[in-house]
Amino acid sequence: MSAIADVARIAGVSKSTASRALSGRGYVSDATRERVVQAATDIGYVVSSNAASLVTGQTRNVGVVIPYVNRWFFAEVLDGIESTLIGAGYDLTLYRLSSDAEQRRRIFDYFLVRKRVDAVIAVGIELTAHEVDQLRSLGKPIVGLGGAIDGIPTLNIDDVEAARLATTHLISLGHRRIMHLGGDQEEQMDFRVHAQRLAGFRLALADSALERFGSFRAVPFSIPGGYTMALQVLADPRLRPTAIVAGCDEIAIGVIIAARQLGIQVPSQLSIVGIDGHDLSPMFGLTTLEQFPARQGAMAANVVLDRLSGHAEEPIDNRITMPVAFAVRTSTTAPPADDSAGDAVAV
Amino acid sequence: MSAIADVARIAGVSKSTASRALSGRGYVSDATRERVVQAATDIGYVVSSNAASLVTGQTRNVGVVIPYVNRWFFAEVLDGIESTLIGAGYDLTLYRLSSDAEQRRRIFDYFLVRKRVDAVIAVGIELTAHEVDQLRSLGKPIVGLGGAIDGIPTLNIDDVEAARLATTHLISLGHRRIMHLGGDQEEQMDFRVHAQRLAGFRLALADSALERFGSFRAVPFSIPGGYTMALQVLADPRLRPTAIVAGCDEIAIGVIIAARQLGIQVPSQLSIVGIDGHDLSPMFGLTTLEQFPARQGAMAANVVLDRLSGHAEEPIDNRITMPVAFAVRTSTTAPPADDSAGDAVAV
DNA sequence: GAAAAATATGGAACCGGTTCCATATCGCCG
DNA sequence: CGGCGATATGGAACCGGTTCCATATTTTTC
Repeated sequence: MSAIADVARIAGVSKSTASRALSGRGYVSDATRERVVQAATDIGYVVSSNAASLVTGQTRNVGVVIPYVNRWFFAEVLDGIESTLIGAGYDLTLYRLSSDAEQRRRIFDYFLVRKRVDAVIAVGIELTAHEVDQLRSLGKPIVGLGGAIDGIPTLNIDDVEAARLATTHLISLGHRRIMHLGGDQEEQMDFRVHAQRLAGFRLALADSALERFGSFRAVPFSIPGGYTMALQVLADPRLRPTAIVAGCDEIAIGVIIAARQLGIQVPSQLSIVGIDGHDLSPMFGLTTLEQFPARQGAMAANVVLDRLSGHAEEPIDNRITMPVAFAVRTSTTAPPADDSAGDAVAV
Repeated sequence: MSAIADVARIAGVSKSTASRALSGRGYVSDATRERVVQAATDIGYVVSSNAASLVTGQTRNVGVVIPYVNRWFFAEVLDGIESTLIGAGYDLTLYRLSSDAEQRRRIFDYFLVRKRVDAVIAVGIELTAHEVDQLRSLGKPIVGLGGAIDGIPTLNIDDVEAARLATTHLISLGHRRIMHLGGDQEEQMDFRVHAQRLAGFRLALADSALERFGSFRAVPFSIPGGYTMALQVLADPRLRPTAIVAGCDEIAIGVIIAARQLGIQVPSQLSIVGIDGHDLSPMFGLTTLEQFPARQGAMAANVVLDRLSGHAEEPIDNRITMPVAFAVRTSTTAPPADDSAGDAVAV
């Protein structure tokens, strides 16, 4: 409807002056600017971002590709990204990438490249070299979150170390028969989170020469996943460990619920440690290694914004390791005195 | 870089013919189309959606305003919307609307109106008349989800009826001392979900002339919210009801966890019914009135797409009531035989 | 006080497509 | 076989801004 030409006419200036007055770049006298702004307000003028983007080549829009929006970690990350972007005047276009390869290709070829976004944040998605090249050749900053991607800056926690720390905590309390309920290797995300946490678990055991006391069960990365497996594992005295390292807090919470149901005291009869710092963890007194996904999202957004503002020159390949915090609550303590470190399934 | 002009040159045709060949509208001979498409593929041409939008006035982008992304209901809705839009070739731009009035105004004035979106889906947000007018005057379809907004199509479940049904279920099982743990009226969303569910609860009691046996406590709409309050309420024999109607499944789950902790048998000593159909509800055997937020999101997206394709003429003001389903599980049964319907705090 | 620099403004080109209009060719009908 | 409608294509205008360049005015500098 109303174009900048209308504003210019009403204010009695040229299009170019009106543009300068409204966008704030270039010389405009105060008096003129005032008249233009007034005219714009009067007729309810808003710039067409399409027209602006067409000539500037910038959309002030960041694409976020993410595998889930309805899982705690990803929802938190998304929240953090959104807040940061909106604060900087950027829009966020959401692409929930399913595992369908065809759909994934379409999103890349058809949506992302379409000059609709200035940059891309890939959350929990391992981009292929081709995908990275595609974006890079368009000069669009890319940042990965949740794991390493070759050739682009990525942020993530050290999952191996996290699991190692959690496990070491139990070992230092005196536990030996420790079980890891972690994610199924088959079902894991692009980034090898499940594998890495399992590796950290094994590493800790190896450090204390306790490999033969450790065991591992694969479960879905959810509360019901932990719950269901725990009902089986805890009910069987031969299988029952004195402590469990959960692959994530959801699993840990499921275990706690199952333990309570089975009448097993936590932590006196069973210690449980989680990884993540889920919202529900404090309520269950869960000792856990907290990461802060919302902050990670905000940080990823900030890295992207830095790149976009041209401040940071792209150092091709840098990894930022995000901090974690160990929250010791009431789900872990020393093992029962009568524990005799019986036979356990070897890892 | 490579514009349609390049494609045209390589294919040996004019810009206009190239445009017709690629966009599929207007006459182009098969042979020519083939050459153009080949040329486009060769040089990796993708249309500039900005340029296209500028002239067509369509962005193939839908804005979603939503108060949270990290809460179950909203995350599910978002998921449903996203799947549907991407399937139809539309982008989704996410605006997480905080309660900050200033930020909200900015998002409307600055982002949404900026000709960046073809339509808006407002989830759990009550748009003001001014906001509706703004969008409407731009000819952009708007659809609300989660409650009624004057003048635009909205989808939502009948929250009064949902709570009434849940409560009636308990009454028909023989319960009289029924407590409602619902959302705080002060803290509720724009749509009066909390108030409506409370109203439905009272309606059911009134239907059976049981008002004086009912009671109400306000809690945060979360698992810890239900848990914390339940610990207080259930511990006090004078307060303890024989059944609880939770304002949402999260609260109900919190109550179940608290009850187990206090050694109160569910359902034999305490029946609990929820509203929502949360992912975790089956695991807790929670009887609940299920709604299906992902489907609601998909439906909202479809309504918007219909409007955009021009099929459905805008009938100004229609409300679509979404279906719910009563999932009876193991958290509800008849009250203990010895219940003497003691004095309860009146509603 | 003249030259240089900074400020202010307008005109026109341009971003990369789509679409209207004009022109040309072709097939088919009476 | 003249004429009409369908098909095919090119030229040019246009969408709504931004920005380069030229010109004019003011301010600063020596």
